[in-house]
Amino acid sequence: MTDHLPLKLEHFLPYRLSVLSNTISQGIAREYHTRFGLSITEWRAMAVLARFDKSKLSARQVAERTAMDKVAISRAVGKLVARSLVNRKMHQDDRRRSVLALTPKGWFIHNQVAPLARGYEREVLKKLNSEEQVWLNRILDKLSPL
Amino acid sequence: MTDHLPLKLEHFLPYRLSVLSNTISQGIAREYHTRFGLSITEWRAMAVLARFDKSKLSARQVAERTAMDKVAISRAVGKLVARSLVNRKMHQDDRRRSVLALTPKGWFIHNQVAPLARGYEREVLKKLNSEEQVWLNRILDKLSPL
DNA sequence: TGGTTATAGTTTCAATTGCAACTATTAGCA
DNA sequence: TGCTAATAGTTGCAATTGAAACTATAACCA
Repeated sequence: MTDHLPLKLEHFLPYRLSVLSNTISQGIAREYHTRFGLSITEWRAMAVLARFDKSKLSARQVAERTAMDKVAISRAVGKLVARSLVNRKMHQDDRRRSVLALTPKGWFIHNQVAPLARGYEREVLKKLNSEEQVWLNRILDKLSPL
Repeated sequence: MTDHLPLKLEHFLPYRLSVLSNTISQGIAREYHTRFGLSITEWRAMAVLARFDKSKLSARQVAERTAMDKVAISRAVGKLVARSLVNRKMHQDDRRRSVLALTPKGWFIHNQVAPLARGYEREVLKKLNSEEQVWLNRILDKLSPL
């Protein structure tokens, strides 16, 4: 076994993914943080509330859809409610659940951040030709259910 | 422009990369954290010191090689020194610089963590056939200099 | 030289996060 | 029913992180 030999971090998949992912996420996040005062968690919560607007999601559902834990979502939603970007009601049939939705003010901000995020994604994908983009999606599909 | 339409997070590249990368990194990190009490930063510093053993790196060089900031490295190295996993001397010609190297005890732990990390990477790559693995590397090469 | 600027690394303090404990409510079932 | 277990969400506290300020040393240059 030569398994104990030093790793070459720059060829080590988990490290490369981590650096790439952080670079991209922080690049977008810095922009919407300075312009709109949103954290990553807050923006993700807004994004799923926008997408599933009709379904009136609960905090737990937001947590599932954003792959974040419920404490993070609780705090993020708390701030969004305090800023009147999200409206929180109690579920009629299950008084434990919350019923969340973007306010008009929340939609207004969402509609500015969404293109910004899309634009950044486009910038990244520009570095790949269309064949590579297809492979990347296929690879992410295969790796994602880890 | 329809750019303001809600994002589908599950198809949004930065989000997918972030979830995948966190899943992988935390999977490995939990293992070496419970077994050896190392944080991700600490392990990365050790990995770099192992790889460039001969060069006697400074903290700044470790920071560059691990893509972490100098404050994080300063703290990580501080803990590693406290645990006698890393030896820290002052550079002879430039007394600002530190000269870092793994101790035998540090090597002993490194030699256990390295195979663990490699094994985890193998597990991940097992989900891809060799053609996909080649494409993944090519894609990461093209995206990495962001 | 000497005076300014730059660099290496640490420290400080506030903000963020992560985990466990907690409250309130509902579900399951004998 | 009434008791126990499960679920939704919040809170508290300790640990981690991030940004700026700070110390010490070296480099630059008039």
